[in-house]
Amino acid sequence: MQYWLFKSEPDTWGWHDQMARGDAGEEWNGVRNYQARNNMRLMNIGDLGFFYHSQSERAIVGIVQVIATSHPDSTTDDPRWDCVDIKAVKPVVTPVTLDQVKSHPILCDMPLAKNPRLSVQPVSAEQWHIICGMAGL
DNA sequence: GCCAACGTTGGC
DNA sequence: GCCAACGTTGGC
Repeated sequence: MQYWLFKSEPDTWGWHDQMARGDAGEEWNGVRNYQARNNMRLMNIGDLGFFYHSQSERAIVGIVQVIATSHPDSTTDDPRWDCVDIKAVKPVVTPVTLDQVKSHPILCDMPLAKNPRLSVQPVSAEQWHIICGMAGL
């Protein structure tokens, strides 16, 4: 079991869009960055991830689960780009903000704080449990 | 809305 | 293979 973080612009594809797909889930497509793609290639079915809203919100707002491993991205013919499918599991009780992550002694080492442009990131088990606690889960 | 940081692209 | 130019992203 590994943990991840998926970053999205809420105006383009937000948590509410993700939840609306239900258990059918949705492709996490459109990623055009090798590091993010490589992270997706490492995912297994059942892995859990945080759903993060960038831009004006800057907070972790939900939990998602990987339901299909890496496969070609249907939004491009370019064979370089793969993606996984994810489904919404549940929303957080209390969003965990970027400010909280940055000011926390352990969470401040997350890529989210250091490299906010990486759209798919790994999360350690320790970080996962800390954030779940802060999120009221 | 601006600006800095970063990643990708393309020319050499 | 290197490096400059460019486009995109995201925080503020």
